Amino acid sequence: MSDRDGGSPHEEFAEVFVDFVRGFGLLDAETTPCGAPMSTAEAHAITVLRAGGLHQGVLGERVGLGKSSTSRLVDGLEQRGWVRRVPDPDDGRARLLRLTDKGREVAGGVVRRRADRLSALLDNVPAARRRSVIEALRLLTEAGRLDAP
Amino acid sequence: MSDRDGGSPHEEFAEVFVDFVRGFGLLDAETTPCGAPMSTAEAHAITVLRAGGLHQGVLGERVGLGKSSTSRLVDGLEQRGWVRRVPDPDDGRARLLRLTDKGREVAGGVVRRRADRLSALLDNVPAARRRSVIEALRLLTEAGRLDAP
DNA sequence: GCAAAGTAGTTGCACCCTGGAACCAAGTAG
DNA sequence: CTACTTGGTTCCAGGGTGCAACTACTTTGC
Repeated sequence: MSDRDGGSPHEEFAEVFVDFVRGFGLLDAETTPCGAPMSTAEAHAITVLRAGGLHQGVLGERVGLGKSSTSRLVDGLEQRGWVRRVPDPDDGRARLLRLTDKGREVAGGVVRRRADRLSALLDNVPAARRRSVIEALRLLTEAGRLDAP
Repeated sequence: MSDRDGGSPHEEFAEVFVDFVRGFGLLDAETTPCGAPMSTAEAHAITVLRAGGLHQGVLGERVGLGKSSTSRLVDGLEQRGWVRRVPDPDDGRARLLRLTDKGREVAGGVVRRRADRLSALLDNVPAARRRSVIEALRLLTEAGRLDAP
């Protein structure tokens, strides 16, 4: 599965994919989380929390952290007044996480900045091609789901 | 530039883009650098070095590290026998970095694994759409270059 | 009921990676 | 020759992570 001939689409794809990821700075994404002073994990966390109250363990799973790291992550968010730990009425061990108003505002800012950046990116694609670019990304996302479900 | 109406292409693009990045695991890329035991920075470094001898500072720039971190990074690569620091004949201060045979082999493995994964991804895209997906990524890469050149 | 086993979360510890500052060696400008 | 710049290294501090041990609570089984 790994020896492919010269200009195969697969080789071309790998090349352009890597170019894209590097060019867009996805590898050093840590550098610009987006405006407010926070780590990528924190930014990821508050945007996940926008959806609604979650158990801490679930949040950790979504963000890709162990439970100790998640605990400390939430400590930080709580200290900044962005999130509250509410006791779960159904389970005395668990804590439900809820964004405060301020936290919701900060999370909104992160999402908005990201959308702005992506809008600017899309604006640089010729208008006639934009739908096809979106469709291609959708196909790729779908293809990724087939691979590791 | 940030208030867009309902189902605009920009909103759709942001959504599918984020889905793609998350789904493909680009954010937690640290987890699977690719086979051999190394950090993403190290993997990035040895693949960059495949091209040819570089000054340490240039490598750091490419990988996105400061000079102290780069120095330690190269220490590690050297200790594992993947790279040699050769004195630059034209500048007594500088060191040229050259991959050893073993290092070239390791770097090749990283590139090959990545290509394999991307091949698998592309294989999951309907054959008729593959060229258009590649073209779309090319357009996006180009669009990114226009933004931050 | 009640003890045993499992689960949610916290804390202590060690480790890795990073940047900034101080430093050394070598090139460059006057 | 002296001052300044530049490539790298080392020292130090800080952030982020996981693992293991621990607490508090819930669930299971007898």
